[in-house]
Amino acid sequence: MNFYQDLGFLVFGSRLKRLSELFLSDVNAIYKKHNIAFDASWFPVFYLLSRNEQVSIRFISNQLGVSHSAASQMVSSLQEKGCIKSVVSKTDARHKVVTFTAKGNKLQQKIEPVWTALQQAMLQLANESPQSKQVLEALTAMENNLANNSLLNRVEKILP
Amino acid sequence: MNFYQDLGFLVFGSRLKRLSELFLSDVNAIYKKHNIAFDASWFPVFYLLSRNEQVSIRFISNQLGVSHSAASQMVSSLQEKGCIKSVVSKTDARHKVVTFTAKGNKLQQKIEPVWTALQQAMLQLANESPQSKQVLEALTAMENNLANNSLLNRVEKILP
DNA sequence: AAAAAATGTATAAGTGCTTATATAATTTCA
DNA sequence: TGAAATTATATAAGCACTTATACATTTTTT
Repeated sequence: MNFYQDLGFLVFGSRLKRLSELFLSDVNAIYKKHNIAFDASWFPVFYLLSRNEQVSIRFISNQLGVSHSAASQMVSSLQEKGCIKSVVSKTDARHKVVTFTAKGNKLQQKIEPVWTALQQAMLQLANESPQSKQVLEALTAMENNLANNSLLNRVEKILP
Repeated sequence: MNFYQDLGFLVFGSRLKRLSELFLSDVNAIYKKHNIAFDASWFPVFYLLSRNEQVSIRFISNQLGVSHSAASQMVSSLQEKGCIKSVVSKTDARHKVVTFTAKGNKLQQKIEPVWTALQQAMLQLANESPQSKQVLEALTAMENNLANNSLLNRVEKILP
């Protein structure tokens, strides 16, 4: 008996979480195998800095939809590792201007091809069986349906 | 710009995690609204005990696919709350026999209809748009494809 | 029957997020 | 212009996991 497969939608959340953790650990294994000192959790900040010369902590938290605290902690940790540097903005001292260090920039360039390969591998994975081809669309639809009408709301209408 | 929707498969893992957290918090909101002192994280143990008179910690960890430590901590926490009790097995002193207390049993009966409603609401949610109808099947397919050939393996074949 | 291996459990330390709280800088507006 | 509100940040404490370690009990092996 497989607890998660048998219980269907009752454990949908847990199942998503488990799958996400599997992906995360696989991605980390890839970095390790290629001797790249990089962690999957650094991706969002690295990606943002690869597309924007400089970012603020607030910008990070807004873009990623995480708390300011989480963004702050990400930056602290990446700074300790020497990948990024941050200085107080000259025009607004509340802001911190976060940029890559030389080390961070180099690491980013080293990682870019892995991202490309990862993208391809994911596409291959999804296209491998007809049921999974539309997985991204299915997820988006779930997200949107949920945004339109929360689970809480739906249950309220069903429950006596 | 939506970081997660735009980046597609590159942030698939994070997206799954976020969705799972959304479900979890919605489910907890439901319990709260109905004044039921229950937390979504208790579900697995409660479910197992609703279908089995008694369980061991090892059984829990096996069924749920979590570490023994996690199962042990779940039991400790539920025991502190007075929902379950555990005694050392008479036939094998290594085992702990975990059962509902009267309080736990009562709580379980109170929750059962919420589970049914939740199941219905999820079905409704999934059936609301054609893209999400097969979301469970898509997820299962992803899980299986991944089990057959890990992401690590796939990336290795792509990367130079 | 004793030694070695396997099994079941508890707990400490670590991770990465959260919320709550505190502090500093800026903007608004009476 | 000065007080109040807003914005940006840092940090403490909490949560639910994980891995690593330790210990007790049972089973297997010789």
